[in-house]
Amino acid sequence: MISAINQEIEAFLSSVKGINESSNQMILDKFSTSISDNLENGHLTTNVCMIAASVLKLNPKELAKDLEKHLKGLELFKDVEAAGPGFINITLKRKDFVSVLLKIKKIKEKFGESLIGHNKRVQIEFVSANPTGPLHVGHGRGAAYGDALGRILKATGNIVEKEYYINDAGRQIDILTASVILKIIQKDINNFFPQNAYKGKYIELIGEDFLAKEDFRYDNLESFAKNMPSDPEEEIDQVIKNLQGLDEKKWNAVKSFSLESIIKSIKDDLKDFNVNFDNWFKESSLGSLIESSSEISNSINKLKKGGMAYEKDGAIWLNTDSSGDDKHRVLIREDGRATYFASDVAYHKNKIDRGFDNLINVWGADHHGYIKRIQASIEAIGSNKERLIVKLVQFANLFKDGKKVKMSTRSGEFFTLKDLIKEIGSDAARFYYLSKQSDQHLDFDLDIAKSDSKENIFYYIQYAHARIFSLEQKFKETYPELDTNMRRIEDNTYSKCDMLIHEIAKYPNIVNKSALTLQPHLIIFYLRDLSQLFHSYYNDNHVLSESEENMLSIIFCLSAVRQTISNGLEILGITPMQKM
RNA sequence: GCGCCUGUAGCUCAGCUGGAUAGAGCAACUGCCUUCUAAGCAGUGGGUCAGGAGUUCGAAUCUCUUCAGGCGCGCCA
Repeated sequence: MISAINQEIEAFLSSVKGINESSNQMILDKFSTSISDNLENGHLTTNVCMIAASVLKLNPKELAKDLEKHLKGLELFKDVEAAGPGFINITLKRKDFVSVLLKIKKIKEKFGESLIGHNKRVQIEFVSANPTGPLHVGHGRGAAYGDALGRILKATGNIVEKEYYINDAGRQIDILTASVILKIIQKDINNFFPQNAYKGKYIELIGEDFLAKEDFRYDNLESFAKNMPSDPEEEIDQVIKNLQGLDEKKWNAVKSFSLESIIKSIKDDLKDFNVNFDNWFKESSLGSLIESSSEISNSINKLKKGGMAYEKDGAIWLNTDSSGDDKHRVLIREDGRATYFASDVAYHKNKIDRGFDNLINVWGADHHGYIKRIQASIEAIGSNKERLIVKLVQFANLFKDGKKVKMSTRSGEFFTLKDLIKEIGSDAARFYYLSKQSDQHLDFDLDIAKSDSKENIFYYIQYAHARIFSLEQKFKETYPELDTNMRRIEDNTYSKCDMLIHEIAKYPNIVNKSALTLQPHLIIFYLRDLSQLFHSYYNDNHVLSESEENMLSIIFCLSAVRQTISNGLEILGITPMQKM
């Protein structure tokens, strides 16, 4: 319907005097015809006259009068009215207005889906937490956001691949390995434990699991902790070196065991959180600098060949000018080891080579200084930095009993994602993570998430869904022989549901907007508004005591409302409740 | 110092590719359960959209600036 109206508007515009091709195009690009906010403004609204007036320096109200006349003459609509500062409000014929109900009845869970993505291949990389410990609540936000984004983009016609990048190479993993070993041998070394080692309880548990599997013993540990450097960084490096020297085979065994154990726990946590990845990409698969044909060597060679990487002060640097980064960045250190950045450059080259149209990286907000150098690396390997979209997810503060929950990674004591799921459930957790724009700080209040008041929007929406579901069940039990229909709504002898119909018609636009702006929270606020309209209706109308004909139509409409709420929750990865 | 995010009702937040009277919930106060789920509904009060300037027919929305808060600025990852 909207596209038909826009065609008429286009025809109208060409008849406006003083218009030329460029101004015409400018207007067409900027105006919109949409479902009106409010039924008082008709079913559909367009702002084209105000846009045209500003481009053409005309009076918007007069233009609106002309367009009103034009549209009225078509007899396509029940009513057309110029209103306010120059809006055109259109009231549809009854049949057109209620047609959304038929559509939902027909396509069910596909209502809201679209093709605006044009089959673009989009890769979303998210979470990608270092496998050195359990996921905490900060990771949870990235997980909920990335996964919801994936679902939304998929529903809007993109081909989506979700990926987790596992940083399984480098120093962090060595520290992890050392931490586990030190816990295993703690009795023999007088409980020596460096400040910078990982401290959580999970470290001990991994050690115990390893011992259950195979024997572990070193000889001559008496002097192990003697003469350690006082600098914490140097100390942990020394510990790693010593342990590797004691028995390299054992070191490697503990290393791979610890890694696998943590990766498994991360996968389990994410699975419990209803987050699924299509691909788990290991940093180690990029190879090392020693192998001349590894991906990491190849990408650095390519950069050198292109003149974007160069040697200075004994290190290899990347020229990052193309993205306006503050300074050039080191790829290979003076001592010959690759930086984390070098791996990341190779990883992004790998992604580009896989042929995605767009890459979306979901990163913690603390990584924002990193964006420009990665963009520069993408340009440097000969691609276009616009292909990479980085979405920063700001921190989430957790509040419990009215107080902020302290997060301390250092001590190993933090609120994990697992704890959160245990506390409020996966669905509620996802919901609250998504309830605010991702690039803004989130105060996550556990007390509200568990409360049974209207303040708890999660249950408010679920309650609407459950109430309709229960109504449908009661109706089926009481009148098993009857089929619902929309006769009374279509002939306008029952119009109390109109607000609901008008609201659900907005849903596909909400999903599209959410996909275009990468903002899942729009769907949450929409669902709240829809639920509010439903609860209000439900309170004023006792459905099952209506006349049979009315009831058939009401249930028909409410089923569409339930379907819409269900679709909105599902697209966010949340399971709708059938009873509460 | 530089960069990014933020500042809207007492509190938590929507609204931001400029558009109709700035919206919800909580908190405060009033009502509504012998009927389909009261985890609900209806109502009242509450605003210098941080301050200032600019662009515009029109600014919470765009630009500049001041103030306030958060985060980041390694040959760490």
